[in-house]
Amino acid sequence: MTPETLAEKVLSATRAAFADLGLDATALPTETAVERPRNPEHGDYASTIALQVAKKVGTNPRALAQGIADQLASVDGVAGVDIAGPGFLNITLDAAAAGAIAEQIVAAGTAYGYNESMKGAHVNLEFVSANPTGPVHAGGTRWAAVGDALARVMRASGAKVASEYYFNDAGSQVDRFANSLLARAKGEPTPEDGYGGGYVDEIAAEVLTRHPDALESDDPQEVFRTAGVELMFEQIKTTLADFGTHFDVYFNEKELHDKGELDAALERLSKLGHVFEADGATWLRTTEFGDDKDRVLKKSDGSWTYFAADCAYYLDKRERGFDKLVLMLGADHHGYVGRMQAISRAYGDEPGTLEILIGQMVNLLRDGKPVRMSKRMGTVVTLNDIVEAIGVDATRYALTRYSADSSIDLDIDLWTKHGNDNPVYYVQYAHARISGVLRNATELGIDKGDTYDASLLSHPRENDLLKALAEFPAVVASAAELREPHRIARYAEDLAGAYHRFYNDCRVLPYPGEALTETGRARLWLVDATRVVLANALGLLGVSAPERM
RNA sequence: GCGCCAGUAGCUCAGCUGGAUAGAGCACCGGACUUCUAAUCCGACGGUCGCAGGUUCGAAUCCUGCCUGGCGCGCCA
Repeated sequence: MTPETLAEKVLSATRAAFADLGLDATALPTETAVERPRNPEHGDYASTIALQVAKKVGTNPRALAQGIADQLASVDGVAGVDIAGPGFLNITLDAAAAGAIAEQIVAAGTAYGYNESMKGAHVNLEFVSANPTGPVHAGGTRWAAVGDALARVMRASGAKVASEYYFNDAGSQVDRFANSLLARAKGEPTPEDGYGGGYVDEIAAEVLTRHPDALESDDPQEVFRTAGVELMFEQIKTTLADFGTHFDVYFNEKELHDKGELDAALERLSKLGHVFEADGATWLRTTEFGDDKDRVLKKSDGSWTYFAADCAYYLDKRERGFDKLVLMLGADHHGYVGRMQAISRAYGDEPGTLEILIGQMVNLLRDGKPVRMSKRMGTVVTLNDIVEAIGVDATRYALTRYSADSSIDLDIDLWTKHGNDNPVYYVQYAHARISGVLRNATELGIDKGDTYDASLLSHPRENDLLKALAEFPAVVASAAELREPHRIARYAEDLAGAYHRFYNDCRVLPYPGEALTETGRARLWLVDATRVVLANALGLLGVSAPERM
């Protein structure tokens, strides 16, 4: 029996108890959940429903709990129900009901964990979106890992998701980048407001390779701008692809300008009455929608602001049919939230249409000291640097196992030197151990058969493992709904721990000279189910599930 | 000054949509390899959940104020 099924049984038992006691059934929630108690004395699952609703109907929680327990006791698969404390319901499943989940998981395979908590949502998820003026840096690396994991988690929850990367290729930063390239190509020092770092020299050299006469052309700056940005695009895309982060759409800001979408956006906002002229500039009255100051769309010199492009881009996304726009930004951009939300409201969208997720910064430490980073000096730590130091799996895992609300201190030396301390190995090792068992089983000619006696999975370690496995779909659903993919990593560690403990206490394969027992066969199902879930969980994080380590 | 995030074991962090005795990894100490991978497991140690109030059967979790740290408050992008 799955926790979801049990929760439904609890709810219907509560409904029945209400009827028996003559209570007002409208006080009941439409759904409930059961918890997995830490203390084994509290049963396999616990419900607090009696505590939650007793007050509403003015009845004694313990008495209500008793009524629910009486109903639950007769449910098939429930071995016992205890009432504890102020009215907790502690439910114990019989081993057969608990053990049946292994078969369901194996049957579902890669689909296990899929749920429909976001069914029907059409989501545009934008993340990374760094300027094409340099390689993806440490912060961008975090979003590349977290955003990609979130996209996978939402898809696993039934949402239709397009992951998107926005290239700001139309702004003055790109001009500075072009100036820097040109200067370096001529052998001149980097301009005062330019970009430094070895990659600038490399790009400049590559531009010259592709366009040998670039410096002699009519407009060298333009040649370097176009070719340089193009090369930077390629490099960023390759880097992200190698990192396992896929984007469905790479969107160029330039496209908005070329198609006249900024004018269209301005016109639309004007018609809606949210635009005004002041000091020679054109403004959007964002303060009407909660922003702390109004924002300029078109400067007094007639040029567009970056914000105007944001408006056009927002509208573009909406017109592409997305009903939910999720935008991941670094904490250094959280000041944008107010104006971005104002755009959404100015166009008349409901609150919640645009959802902005703010992720805190990644600090890099070397020898326990912060690495000073400067874009101008070119001392930025890039995605490639981190991957080179600790590998793709460790990087993705290290960046996705923490809440995005927390800043990360990533100690390069620690992750390099003490690789074994990395929790990703703990999880991957569990998967490798399982693969080993299954490999050995094959070599021994052992087949787990078409079915097994689930009641034989009665060891406490087996019980714990089964409960952990059963939790996965709910974890995926909550990770999607809360936009918190780190829950998947934490769950994977929890599951890996349950497996390691099981493995330690429960022999699966027969010892030499002995035959496979029925218990061993049931355990093979359990092991295979664990393999499926670990692989699925790691898959949601974009981390590999190795068969050998 | 205003806003966002954080403050939980020596360290790094989970837990926060109110639930039972607050958890994990690392570090340190002591155990378990003739046995499916010891990259594992078991035990011990370790806490005024930043501080002070409030809400209630119950608060790390919700509310208010304060303290500390990070980030941000352009007709820059």
